[in-house]
Amino acid sequence: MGRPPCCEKVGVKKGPWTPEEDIMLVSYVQEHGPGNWRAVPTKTGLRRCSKSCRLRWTNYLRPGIKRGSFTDQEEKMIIQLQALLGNKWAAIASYLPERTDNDIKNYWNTHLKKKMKNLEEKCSGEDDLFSVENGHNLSSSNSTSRGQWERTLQADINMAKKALHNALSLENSTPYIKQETPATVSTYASSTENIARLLQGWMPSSSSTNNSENSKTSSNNIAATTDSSSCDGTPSAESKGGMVLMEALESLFGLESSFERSSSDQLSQTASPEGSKFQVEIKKEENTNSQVPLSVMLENWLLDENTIQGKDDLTSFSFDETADLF
DNA sequence: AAGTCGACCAACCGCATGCGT
DNA sequence: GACGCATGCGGTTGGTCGACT
Repeated sequence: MGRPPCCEKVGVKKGPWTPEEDIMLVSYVQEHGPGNWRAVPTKTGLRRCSKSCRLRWTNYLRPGIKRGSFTDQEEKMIIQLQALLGNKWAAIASYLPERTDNDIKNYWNTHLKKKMKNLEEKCSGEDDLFSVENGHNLSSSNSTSRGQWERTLQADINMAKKALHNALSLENSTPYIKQETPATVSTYASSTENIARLLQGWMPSSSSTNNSENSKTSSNNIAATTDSSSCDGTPSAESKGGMVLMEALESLFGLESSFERSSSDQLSQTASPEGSKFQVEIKKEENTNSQVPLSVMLENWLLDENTIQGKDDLTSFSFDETADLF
């Protein structure tokens, strides 16, 4: 049957946003909170598609967005996370709360993809563990022979371990969030920064004024007030990140489908304070599955190795610490 | 100075997903 | 379960700008 377009094609403005439009959008969000984007064009008088409004907010206007060039740490994190998660830009962005998925995607496509390709060419012939060109290679395990499959799986596990370890320990050891990069912003970008700056400090009040349909996002706003990072009204980055990480791990260990998810309690404990649907599902399954699953063992194994290598405890870092970031 | 080219990035588009009825 | 609507996500496009000839 086909879905109707998200907005009327006629009379909808396209192209770059003007400062006036930004102000209209910002003042609306300031008053009503992010969400209910469908209503935004009519309520603000903006001749923009609701999608466009949401995108403009999440990618540009929301407070806590860092602009300018990526730091080495950020770059490394993106590379590692991309290797681990594939082109899940939103998930990757959840580990870099000051960057938008669009930013990361653009950065990957314009800088890192090339870089990795060069690296891959250099390393070609050795092994294909880091063939990240087309996303994670966790799906590479459809080899024909069992021995080959096992070797591939082992390689995947090693790569994932390495990527996970690097990504997390890197984040742990470098307070990237504090780092300031020389902002290379245009004059208009500066003006939008100013707009964003105007928003600093309004979230506490606005989050409490969110209507019930925005409850999902308002909880994030409340969490976000503990830090300047994510106030975007998108699902909790942390919980999403945790979920995605678990999905990645589960895809790695997907062979034990009967055990999957039940291992996630460790990670989900530190998910969004509101408790995600994910957590609920886990708890549900916990009640029906009391055995110690293989994935728990594997997870512990992953975590142990991080500890052994002289890094801080993964659990205490990666999610507890990020809880402060969001 | 003018034209060309490539890099960069904001924004768009279509599909996927979640949620309420 | 089917349906419709709202939102999220990833791929892609197109405009802008600087470097180069």
